[in-house]
Amino acid sequence: MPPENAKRPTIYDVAREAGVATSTVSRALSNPDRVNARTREHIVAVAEQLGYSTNPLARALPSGRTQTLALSVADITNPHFFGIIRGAEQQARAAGCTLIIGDTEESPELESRNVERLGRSVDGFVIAASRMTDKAIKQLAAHHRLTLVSRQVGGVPSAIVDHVDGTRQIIEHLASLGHRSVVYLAGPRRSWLAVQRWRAVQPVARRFDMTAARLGPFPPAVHGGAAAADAALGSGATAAIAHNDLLAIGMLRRFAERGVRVPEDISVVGYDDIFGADFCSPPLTTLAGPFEEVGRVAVDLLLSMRDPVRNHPPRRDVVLPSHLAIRGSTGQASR
Amino acid sequence: MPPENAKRPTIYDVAREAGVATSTVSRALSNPDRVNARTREHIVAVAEQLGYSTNPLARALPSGRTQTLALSVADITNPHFFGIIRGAEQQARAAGCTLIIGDTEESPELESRNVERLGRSVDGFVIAASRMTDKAIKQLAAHHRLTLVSRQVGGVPSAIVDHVDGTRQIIEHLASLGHRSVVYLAGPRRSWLAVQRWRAVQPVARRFDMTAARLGPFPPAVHGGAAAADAALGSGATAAIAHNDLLAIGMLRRFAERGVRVPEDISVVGYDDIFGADFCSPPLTTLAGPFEEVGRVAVDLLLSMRDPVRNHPPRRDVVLPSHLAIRGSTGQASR
DNA sequence: ACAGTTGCGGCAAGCGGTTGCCAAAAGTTG
DNA sequence: CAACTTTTGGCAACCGCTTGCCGCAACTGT
Repeated sequence: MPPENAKRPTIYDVAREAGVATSTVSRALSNPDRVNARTREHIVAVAEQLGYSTNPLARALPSGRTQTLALSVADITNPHFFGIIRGAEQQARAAGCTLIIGDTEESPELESRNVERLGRSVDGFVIAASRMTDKAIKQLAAHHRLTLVSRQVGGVPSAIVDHVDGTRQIIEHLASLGHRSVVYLAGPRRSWLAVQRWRAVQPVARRFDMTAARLGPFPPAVHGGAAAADAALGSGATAAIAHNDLLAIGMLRRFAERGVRVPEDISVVGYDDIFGADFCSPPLTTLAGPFEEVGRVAVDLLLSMRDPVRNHPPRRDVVLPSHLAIRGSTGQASR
Repeated sequence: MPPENAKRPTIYDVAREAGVATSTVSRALSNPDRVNARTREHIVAVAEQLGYSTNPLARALPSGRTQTLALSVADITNPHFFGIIRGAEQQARAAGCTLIIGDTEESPELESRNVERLGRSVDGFVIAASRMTDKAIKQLAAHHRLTLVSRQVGGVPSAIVDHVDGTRQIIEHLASLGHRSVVYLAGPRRSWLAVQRWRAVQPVARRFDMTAARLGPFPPAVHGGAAAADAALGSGATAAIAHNDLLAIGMLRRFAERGVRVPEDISVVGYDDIFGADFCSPPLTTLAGPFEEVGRVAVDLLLSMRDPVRNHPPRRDVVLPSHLAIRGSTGQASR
């Protein structure tokens, strides 16, 4: 018989056995200061002896606290999210919470539907790389506890890696290698990062007297790299900045196929420093960031919304530093 | 105000508005055949108009069904599990369930504790690459709905990729390239797969008149590759079979560092065909399998335990075919 | 037309906790 | 030692939904 057989003891059993009221048991277990130390110890002992453990569902119903957090990512197959997931999982566990992970497959509809569906069963949401509009996010945030990863929307707490400064680092790096023309291979139209990055590229490029062009959007996955690579080549630029490492790696493969040498013929840079970026060939120069930390911070932010700490105003819009991991895919400008 | 403001309508509101009893509303929504079509439609209409949605917690408490499944993986940072996670997530969603993912960090204790903790809030568990002992698994399975991935334990439904046949494919491939000595770099002692694979290596190697040695265990991660590579080299074998791709990739890196040419000096094979295996250098020959499908099947098995379908005895111990992805890391035997 | 089914809706008792309110007990104070 | 404040434990009303059981009304068959 796979399913439960013996009825698990309830708070009633413990109360009876300990000779106290259920309310006292409840308090002894979840609000220790509310009950005399002696009584509490007795109750705890009885509970242990009976093998009692509180039923989270039953607890959640009247209290509203589920000790569960939800994390939704735009594409669970993108290794980039690994770090974020891991960090979030760690922090959630440290806070005694369970983490639910949802893949929203780049769809804003799935994203909001997911929130609606889970709204009543979790204490809050972390949405990573949301594809929703600012307006939709604000609206959701009005009804649910919500923090963002890799996205900033006025009023909603968020954790991101500094991609503006990161983009500066990329351009400076390319400039220092003599590049005068760069092309940005854009990610999904709905990606906030895609927009921000391109915005960051322009002024810095101008400052270094570089021409910058944008192409795309391309699917931010390895398979999007072929088209991106061809487009980059067609643009005549000597350096290509891909929306993310997946796309960059796809481009590297396409270049290899076409006999284009990297970095001799063209330099390639990505974002995220995902698993594999350091052992593809050539190893990819990419913007790295503390993504586990981002995941942790996002969960922290969420928890601090739930448990407003005394005179400890929650930080909002945390920006973590990024740094360029310089590898083999960038080199001196060609012509 | 981030948290909920307006009280969401309950089944009572709907009942009042529709002029029926709450029980009727409940049935209309979750047990449609039990109520007259006309009434049902009316109730559904009222519910919709009121913006009602059922509270999953409240539903779960009396019914015991949470519509939630848990998946625990031994190491969430191993890309191998991506496919499994994805497949499981898909299938769970298709069945209207939510998936909880837990990382058990290679620890059998964390694994069982996780099950205990979530036991009451979940309809069942999929445990991938369990590190628990057979006995512990059986015991857990006696009290919880449980299916296994990449592990077989008598009586517990499971989904695995055929690694025995896969191992045969690997050895045959190496034999056909003239290798006469092979070394197996073992994974964690508690890994069932590690044991099974080595068991599979021996007879096949013997059949091809090859010598086979086992070294290890090594941590099944990239960083474990250095020691594994050195050990493999020390063994004098011309071909190395790594416990998994992570280890294999780590080995490739170490070989590159030491100036050992792959496959000229030594051939390397991995298991899993993870993200990156095809673009490391040289691209890794590895045993590929339908891991998304494995995830889906594991969830299916779980669901069929929950909802015993009429005369449809649940399949148990599903074995999916594997195939060797032959790439650049294997070649003619050296000496 | 009458007894026997069947279909459909309602009643009410849970599911296993939490928590506001209250009273008894214990501790303080002058 | 009386009057007052603080602890501490109990009572009971929920939280929002499910479900076994009951009874009424509408069918069925003869």
